[in-house]
Amino acid sequence: MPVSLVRKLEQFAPLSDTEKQIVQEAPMRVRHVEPQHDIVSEGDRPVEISLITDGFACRYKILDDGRRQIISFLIPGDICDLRALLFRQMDHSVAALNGCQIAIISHQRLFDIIEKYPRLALAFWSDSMRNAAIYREAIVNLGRRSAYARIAHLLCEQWIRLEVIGMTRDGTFELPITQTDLADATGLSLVHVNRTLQKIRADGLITFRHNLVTVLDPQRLQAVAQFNPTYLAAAPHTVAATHPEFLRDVG
Amino acid sequence: MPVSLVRKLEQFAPLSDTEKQIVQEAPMRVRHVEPQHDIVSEGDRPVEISLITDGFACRYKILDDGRRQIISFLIPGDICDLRALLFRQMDHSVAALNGCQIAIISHQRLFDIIEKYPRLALAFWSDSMRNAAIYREAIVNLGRRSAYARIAHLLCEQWIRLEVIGMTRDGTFELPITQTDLADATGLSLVHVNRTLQKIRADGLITFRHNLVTVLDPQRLQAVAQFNPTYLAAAPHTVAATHPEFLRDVG
DNA sequence: CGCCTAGTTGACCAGGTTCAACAACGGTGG
DNA sequence: CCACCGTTGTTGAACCTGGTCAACTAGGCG
Repeated sequence: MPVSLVRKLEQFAPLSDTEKQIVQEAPMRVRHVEPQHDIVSEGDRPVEISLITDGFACRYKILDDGRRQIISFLIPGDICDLRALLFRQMDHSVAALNGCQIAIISHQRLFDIIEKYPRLALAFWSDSMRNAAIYREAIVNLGRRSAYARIAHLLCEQWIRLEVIGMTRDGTFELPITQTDLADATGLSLVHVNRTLQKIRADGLITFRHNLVTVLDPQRLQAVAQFNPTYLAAAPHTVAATHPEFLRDVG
Repeated sequence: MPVSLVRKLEQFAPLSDTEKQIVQEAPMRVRHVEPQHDIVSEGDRPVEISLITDGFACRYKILDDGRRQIISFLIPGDICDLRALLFRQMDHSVAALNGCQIAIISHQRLFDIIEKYPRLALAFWSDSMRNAAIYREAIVNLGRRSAYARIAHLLCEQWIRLEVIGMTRDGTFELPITQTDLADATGLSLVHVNRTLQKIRADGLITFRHNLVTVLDPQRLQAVAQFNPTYLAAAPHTVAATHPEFLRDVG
C-alpha cells in the first residue's frame, strides 16, 4: 500500500518487481494525526516507523526556555522516525502541520525485509543520507545567509522537493505553514519574517496566500537564495554503476 | 589496521570476532594530508572512502561570495566521504585542520563487506544517523542560541566527542582551530567570536591557548550552552534488543 | 631580525529583536 | 445572517546583538 515509499526508495536504488512488491505488501496500520499534534515526540522509543502518506509535518526541538527550532519539513513519502530503527530513542519531535495520514510498519518487519533484500537496506540508508544533506544545507542557510535569502532558500527547497513528488502545478504548491513556523525554521523573529516576506512578495518573486505559494520568478528567486539544488539530487542508481552484483534480479 | 574504525562501529552494533577481523584486515592505503588542504572537495566522485586515523578536519561549504560555513568537525575515527558510497558526488568539502593521517578503503571492498556482513552495514548506517543528529543540533545552535551559548555548545560537543575516544585528560583536550574557524562554524564574525571567547574565559568557564582547551567549570559551561548530550549517544546494541537474529555468531 | 599568521581592540553601523497594539480572516453558534 | 472569537498577519518605534572597517599587538619560525 505505501506506494509513496516505493517511489521514494526507487530514487535511490533500482528495485526488482519482487522488492517493490515486498515493500508494497508490508503489513501496516494506518493512523490519522490532527494538525499541531506530535507524530513522534522527543524521548519516545517507537517500535514501528511512521511514514507520511498524506499531509505535511515538521521536525523540531524545544529549548529550555520554550523556544522552538524547526529542523526540517516532511512531505508525503518521508519517514518520521527512521532514526529509532537503530537508536534507542528520538532526540527530537515530529509534528503534523495539517491533517496527516500515517502508515505504520513495525521495526521487526523492516529488519526482516532489509536482511533479505540488502538493496532495500541501501535505499533506506540513502534516504538517511539525503536527509543529512538537507540538514547540512540548513546549517549553511542559518549560519551565513541574510533573512531575505534564508526565506527564499527555504521556499526553493520546498518547491523542488514537492515538484519531485508531483505536488506542484505551474509553479504553485501547497505549503501549510504559518509565519510563526517560518520564523522557527529560519531562526528569525516572527515580526522580521513578516516584513521580509512582504519584501519578497513586493519584489515580484512569489505570492503566498492561504497556504498556497506561487513562484513568479524562479530564476531570480534561486539567485537571491543562492540556491543550488544538487544537494537534493537523488543518486539515480549509483549502486548500479559501482557494484553490479547488487543488481541481480532487477527486472 | 583501522582500529579506530572498529571501535567506532562497535559503538553502534555488537561485532563478532570475525567481523572485527574483516574490518581490521580490509586492504587499505594510507595518506597524509597537510593542514588546510582538502581531503575531499565538493564535486569530487571518490571511489574510496577516507577515514581519519589521526588529526582533525572540518566539513564545510563555500558560498557564491566566497564566505565559508563549517558544518561539523571530524575527529579520529570519522569517515569523510561515506556519502559518496551511495551518492554520485560530494555536496561539500572536507579539509584537514592539522596534519591528518588518512586510511583509504575502496567502495568495492566496502560493498563486499556489508553484503556479507549485514550487521556491519547497520553499523555504518548508524554512523550516518549519528552525524545527522549532530547536524540537527547544529541547526538548533545556529538558529536559536546567542553567540555566547553557541560557542559554549560547540566546545561542549567537541569535549564529549573527544572524551568518548579517549582524547581528553583532566578536562583538557586538543582543538586545533583558529578563531576564524570558530566564526565560520558558529555563523558569527571573527571579531565577535574573539570578544565572546574573552568573556567565556573571563567568566572562568574555560581556558583556550595554543590549541588546547581546558574546561574549568563543566556544570556551568553545559548550563550556559543548554547542552544536553543525549543526541551524541551511541545506541549500544539497539539491534540486539529489537532483532536477535542479527546477533548470530557474536562472540 | 623580519615576516606571516593569529589574536586583539576601538568606533561606528545595521540587521534583526522586542514590545505593544491593531487588522484581517475563517469558523462557530445563536 | 450576523455577532463573536481565536488565530494569523501587519505595523510602528525603541533597542540591542552582532557586523564591518581599520589598525595594532603577540607569537612562531626561518
